[in-house]
Amino acid sequence: MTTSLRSNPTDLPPIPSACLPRPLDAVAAIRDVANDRFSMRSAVGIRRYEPRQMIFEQSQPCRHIFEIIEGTVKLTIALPDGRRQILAVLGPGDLLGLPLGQQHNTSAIAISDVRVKQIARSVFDASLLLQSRAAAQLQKLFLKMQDMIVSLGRRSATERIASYILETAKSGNSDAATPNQPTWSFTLALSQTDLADHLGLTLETVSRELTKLKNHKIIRMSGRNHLEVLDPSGLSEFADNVSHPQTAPNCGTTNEAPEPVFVGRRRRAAR
Amino acid sequence: MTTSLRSNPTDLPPIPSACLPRPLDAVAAIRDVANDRFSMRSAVGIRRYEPRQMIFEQSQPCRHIFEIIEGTVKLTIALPDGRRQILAVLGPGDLLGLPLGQQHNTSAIAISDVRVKQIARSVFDASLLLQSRAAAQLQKLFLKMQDMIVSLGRRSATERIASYILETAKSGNSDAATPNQPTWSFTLALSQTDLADHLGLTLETVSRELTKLKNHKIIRMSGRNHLEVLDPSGLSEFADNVSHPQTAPNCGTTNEAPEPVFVGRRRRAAR
DNA sequence: CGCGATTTTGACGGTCCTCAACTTTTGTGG
DNA sequence: CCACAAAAGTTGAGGACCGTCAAAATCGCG
Repeated sequence: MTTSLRSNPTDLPPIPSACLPRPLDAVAAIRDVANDRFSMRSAVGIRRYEPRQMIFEQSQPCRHIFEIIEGTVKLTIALPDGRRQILAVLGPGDLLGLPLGQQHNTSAIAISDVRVKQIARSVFDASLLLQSRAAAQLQKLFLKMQDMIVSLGRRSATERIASYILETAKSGNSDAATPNQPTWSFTLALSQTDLADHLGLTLETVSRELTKLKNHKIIRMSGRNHLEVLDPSGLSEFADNVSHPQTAPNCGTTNEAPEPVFVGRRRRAAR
Repeated sequence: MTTSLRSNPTDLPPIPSACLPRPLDAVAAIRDVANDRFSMRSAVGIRRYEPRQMIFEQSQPCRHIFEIIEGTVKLTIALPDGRRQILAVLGPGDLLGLPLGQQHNTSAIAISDVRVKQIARSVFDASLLLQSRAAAQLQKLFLKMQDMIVSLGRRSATERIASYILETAKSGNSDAATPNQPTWSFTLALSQTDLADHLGLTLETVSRELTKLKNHKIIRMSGRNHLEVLDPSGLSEFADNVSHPQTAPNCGTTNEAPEPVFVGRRRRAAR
């Protein structure tokens, strides 16, 4: 969903640098833009993390911002009793630890070997360029989280698994999707345990759902987490009704609805 | 859903909108700031909606931005088969219809009688002031959506209902929380049906959970949707482990974790 | 090869959904 | 103001889905 992958994050729609609750000072902003290249070189360091290492932790003050250079990172929130939810999975180019409040509102944990650029908060605060990228990232995540809410709130385990695979396959992580052989092949970033924490399921359910897809000859798995989609159309049947904004039916055919329109009652879900 | 007929779409000044992402232009921005007050007066109109009326619809092009002056609006996403999810409930001062993509990614529907200020997209795009407010709103929603994801993914029906009531009561909507009489009293913005769509439940489950709380003398309800919290501490026991960032335990006690720290395994949820 | 981490599989049960009928509240028109 | 209809909420019975517990199997890595 929201598949339009823009290579350059800065060309996303306007929501501007005012990503931070700070007084708007356009003149200072211009100066900062000029300094950006310099500042970014000065107060920046590279850090490495191994799988399972924590980059920052929920409710710590956020003193640094990170840019992922290489590897994959998960953002998680943990409830006191140990239940966990993975909010997002980020990769190269993504920014980590955006200062939305005083403290980090999630933990960030390395999934693979990770290299990040560590940027001091002060540098970030002074850089319009970085803040613009942060705003873009925020938007991207925002849209993903919207879809996630719908999934978690309204879709079955089967649908969640299937559409996760579908999206992962489509989002360019797939190795080779040759036109005449429509089988995607890629490596899952998440273990099944993490997948469960991402999709709001248990690891047992994830395993069973994957097995089901294997038995239906929809997917094939080899190695630890290599996955091959044998039957994309079958897969989207399991994923069922994903509403892609771009693919949505009546794009731009109707008006802004200046006229008040009554909305029908909710039909009940039919699983 | 998309069936609604519109009588006369003529009374609305159709504003050709530059719906395209623009590069950040600080100089133009300064000029725009100067013009803000003027522009906001020129291309702005007031609109009214009754309960259940749609303000804009999922996958329509977003040509206007709205500011709620009075009333309550829900943002919803509907799956093709009729399942619905309410993503957010907005009130006075909130902005509606932020252009995150080319099209609206949710529908906006009036819950109560609503008055909104309608702002042309072109005006919005030219106004740094508005965009700054939009960014702030985006952040607020972002944090709420994070909590929502955790709730939907990892918490039981009881917990969701209880913490919804708790948060609504705390968030100032409560009429009178006198210090010596710690009973909150307020009016639910959402019907039970909407509550279900917000919390990822069915209306029957919502009803049963509320009844349960009534039987436990935790809450009392009168009228259609007037709610009184009789036993706040009992309520938070049902809500269980809500981790409020502000109330979180180790605030700033630990470091940014430049030192790699291994994360323990997930403990299984204990309901 | 052996050990820990991860996944698989089975049995069982609880939570919550489904279906359905009924009750209460709200709104409308005579 | 009452009657009636529509909307909203309540309650019960039953069962599906998915979580829980437990144990075996497999993978990966030294």
